[in-house]
Amino acid sequence: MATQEQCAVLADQLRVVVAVGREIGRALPPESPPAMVALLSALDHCGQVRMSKLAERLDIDMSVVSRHVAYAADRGWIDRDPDPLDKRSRLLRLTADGETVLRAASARATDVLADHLSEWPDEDVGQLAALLARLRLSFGDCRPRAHAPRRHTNARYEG
Amino acid sequence: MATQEQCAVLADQLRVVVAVGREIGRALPPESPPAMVALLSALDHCGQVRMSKLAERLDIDMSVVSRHVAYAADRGWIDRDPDPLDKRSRLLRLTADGETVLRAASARATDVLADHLSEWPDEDVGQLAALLARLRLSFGDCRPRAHAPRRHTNARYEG
DNA sequence: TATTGTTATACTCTATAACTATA
DNA sequence: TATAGTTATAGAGTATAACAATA
Repeated sequence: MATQEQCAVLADQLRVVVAVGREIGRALPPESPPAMVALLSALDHCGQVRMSKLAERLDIDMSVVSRHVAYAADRGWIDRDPDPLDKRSRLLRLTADGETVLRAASARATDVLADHLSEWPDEDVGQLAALLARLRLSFGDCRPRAHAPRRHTNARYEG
Repeated sequence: MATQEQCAVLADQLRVVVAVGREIGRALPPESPPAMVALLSALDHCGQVRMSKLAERLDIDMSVVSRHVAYAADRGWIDRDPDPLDKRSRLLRLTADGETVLRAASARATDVLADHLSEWPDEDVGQLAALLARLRLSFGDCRPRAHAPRRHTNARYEG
């Protein structure tokens, strides 16, 4: 079992790695920023899903996903077919155009990563990917979360 | 050397792991949101630094760091002593109060992580932390970046 | 009544540009 | 002339709350 100390170190590393994510994000095409790529990628993995499922998978509030999906649908990257079993819901699916956009963005991200990881041995890259996948599963397992009462944040970085 | 395919998979995993970061961020105290904790943590590691160095380490524009630093300094979490060698600059340092705030926030983050990683063997947690540290180094090596001409993004998720 | 999804609004975080002061 | 830092403004991303339509 992981010690408290180890978890503290890991938390620290995770904080620092967001910078890597930002760096990769800067290389993405303007039309498909990080959040959009995450959306399309999730859809690519899911096949056909409803909003609520997608929001759960992305760990983002459905209201946010709703807006992003609308943006993508407007551009023909996502199809929204009516759900025959529930008229409130629509089934989302990545279109061919959406796949093209996703692939282009993924290529950019991959390039940045490959650029910086040129010295890494194969097995280390594979191991990191595997561990991250497991990390994600460890967090995904407990979802859907009990939707605990959310706090109101109030930090304002202003003069 | 890492293959293109491996990098693509890793890029995918990194995208997904930001959700874990968000989840951890939600557990932080309102007074010290994720960006603030990252700032204090960086300062804790650096000792005494100037703004430009801190911004470089966080991989965030100095204008942003400036505002966050002002927020923290207003609350007594950071000292800003004049740099005797350069009157334009000030040397930043975490105060005792800042350390307290950082520790409280870190404890929350650690708890969330420990909660989800209870089943993980020691060595895997350590290995993940080590690989993330190395990933960060692989990206940090190339900084300070040549400050390439930044594009203007233009995606607007609006109706 | 409860749930799915949308919209309005506000807050966090980041970047660009214009500026001040010093080097 | 160049660099360190600040401030003003705007753009991305997310959350809360109020709402519509359906279950």
